[in-house]
Amino acid sequence: MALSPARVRIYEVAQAAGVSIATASKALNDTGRMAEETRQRVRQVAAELGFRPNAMARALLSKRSFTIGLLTNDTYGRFTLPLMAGVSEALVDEGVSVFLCTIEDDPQLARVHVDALLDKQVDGIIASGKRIDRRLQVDLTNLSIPVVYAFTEGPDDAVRLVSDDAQGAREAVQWLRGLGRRRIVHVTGPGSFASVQERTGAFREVVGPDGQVLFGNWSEAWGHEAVRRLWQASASQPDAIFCGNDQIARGVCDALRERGVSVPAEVSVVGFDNWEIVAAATRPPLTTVDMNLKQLGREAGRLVLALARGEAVTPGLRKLACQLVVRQSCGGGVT
Amino acid sequence: MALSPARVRIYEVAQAAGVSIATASKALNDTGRMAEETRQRVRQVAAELGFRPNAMARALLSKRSFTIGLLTNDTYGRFTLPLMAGVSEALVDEGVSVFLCTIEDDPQLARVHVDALLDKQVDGIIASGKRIDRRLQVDLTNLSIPVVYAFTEGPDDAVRLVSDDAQGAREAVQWLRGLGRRRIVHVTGPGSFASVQERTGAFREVVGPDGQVLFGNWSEAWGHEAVRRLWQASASQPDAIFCGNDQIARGVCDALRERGVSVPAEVSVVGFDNWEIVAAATRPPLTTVDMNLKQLGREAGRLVLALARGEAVTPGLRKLACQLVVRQSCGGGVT
DNA sequence: GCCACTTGAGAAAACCTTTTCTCATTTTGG
DNA sequence: CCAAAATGAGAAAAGGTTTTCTCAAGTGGC
Repeated sequence: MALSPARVRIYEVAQAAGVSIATASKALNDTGRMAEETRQRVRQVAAELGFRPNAMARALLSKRSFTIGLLTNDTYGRFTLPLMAGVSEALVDEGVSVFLCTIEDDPQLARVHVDALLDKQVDGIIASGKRIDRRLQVDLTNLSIPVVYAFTEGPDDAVRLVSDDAQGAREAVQWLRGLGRRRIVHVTGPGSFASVQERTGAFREVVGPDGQVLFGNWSEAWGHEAVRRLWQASASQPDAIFCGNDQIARGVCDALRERGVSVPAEVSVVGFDNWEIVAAATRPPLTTVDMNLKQLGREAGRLVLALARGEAVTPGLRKLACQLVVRQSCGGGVT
Repeated sequence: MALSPARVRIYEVAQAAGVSIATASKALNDTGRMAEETRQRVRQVAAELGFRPNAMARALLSKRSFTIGLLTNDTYGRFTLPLMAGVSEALVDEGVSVFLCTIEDDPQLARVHVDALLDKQVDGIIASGKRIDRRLQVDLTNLSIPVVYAFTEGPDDAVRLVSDDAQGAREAVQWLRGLGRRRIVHVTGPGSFASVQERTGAFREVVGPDGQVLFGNWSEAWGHEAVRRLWQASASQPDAIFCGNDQIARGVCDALRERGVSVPAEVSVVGFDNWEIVAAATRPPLTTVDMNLKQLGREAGRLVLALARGEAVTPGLRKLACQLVVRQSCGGGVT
């Protein structure tokens, strides 16, 4: 019903309820002392008038703006959006809104954005990115407001949140072994990525130290190429391929189909990321590891809020479990 | 260099510069009257002290928060993120930050978000979405702050921004004709989408009123299916396929390759959206129509800012041109 | 030498809310 | 019945900035 006229201030509420501003404020915030009847009456009146406290005035006084910043260099939003959804979900009930700042890899721009956030007195910052082992191109230490690093590298003594790549990889490979696959190959991205190392480590942990790993880049094309190499080699061909991401997995599936190799009958394929748009469109739809980014976001939101409130949070790295999403590229699964 | 200690207020700047608070404020905002020397001195001092005005105090007074809200129901961010990048780019220089609110299609949640934005005194709202002909599930009329609708439906008398689907489609089809293609078919999404109607209209405008159009859904699978139907029919096969989006186009390319039909030698394929992740990974990489969403975002940012400043903006629908991005799925192009 | 005008700068109000005192009244305990 | 404590509510300050007045000093014209 609220039309566009001037907002009602607490002054009007106080007047209408026949109390002072101070009493009105206390009634609405559930603080101070007063007769229960008074408190209810003020609330009643406030509700009728559609009173909404001015966030600026409140922030000015309380030093809390009910606002946080989410910083990311993930232009495409592949990782950031699910994260953001989680953050938002965790905070909306507390009345906290989120500034999203995409800073690409431009330190200048990053500075500008961070300064703008500080000017606006955000209660905290969540730093995020597209790569778990790289830092944002901006210094967030000594900021006077809490910072949580989610899905990006940060200082050792900071609160950091990442997905548990090793655990995810382990689940995937164990799933393949559970299906009876024994000649499992791992086709993944550049060895320079920490997540590649983690996943590779977990892979070898399950299949044995000389499990075959092919490093390349993150593209579908590399998936094709890897299959070409594997099937060209004289050695026995794999019966399962664990891929470093869904794009590689898609390339692998396409390449296998083109060779007349049946997925999943002859070869099982597992991806990583559960990027719906890729995983679901692959033929057959990919069984893949989901990093639970939304959950990660929720957690990051929760933590930054706790810090903003002054609660103690033990610093250090927190790893959140991944989850295998079973579709059809492995066989098995739902019967 | 700024450590975490208490922020420097304008009071300190005034003291250090040996002037009053009022003078300091005027010097920094380039208003009021004073000796040029004084103005410079104050600025110098402010810079040295690293003074940054408290945005809350400023907002409280000026009724402007240098903050806007971006509302979207595009969970995946396919359209919203490029838009957001543009908005942000247009506004960051003005010191304006953007609250991103993803509201799925839940009216309740939408209300909560909008209320939160209003509480925070955003200077304006940009409404966006994943579909140009659907409204967000929340009423944004009578808001007392300006609203710009970008890539979503809005009231007739509102400021609205969309991509020019017809023009984009025309460019694509004319490009195909320029390459000598004469048997062009249009494979697109559900006829219930306004953009489908627009693009179909433009297609027929160029190729003639009985140009063949196949309606389906937006998936790769539908691209496959469409090719099956086309090549199964006894009539002469097309020498070009204009697709309603990149996913369909990818399905089409894959299906053609599987049939041994060469793209682009025998058949040219054009997509729509320029969704890098799909368009670039297709074999061959897709020539496709880019909706210039970033540009659209820049424009939306510019407009909402102008409105917030109280400048007059003529309401109504603005269509922004699309642009054909030439890759390899048509032949022609860069030689 | 006087008046009108310009220039430079400061005092104080305003923005809206929260919070700390303070104070009057009522209740309790002895 | 009196002192002490508890209760209910308001006055006023605080938060950091912008803006509108106001005022004193300087300038120029006649």
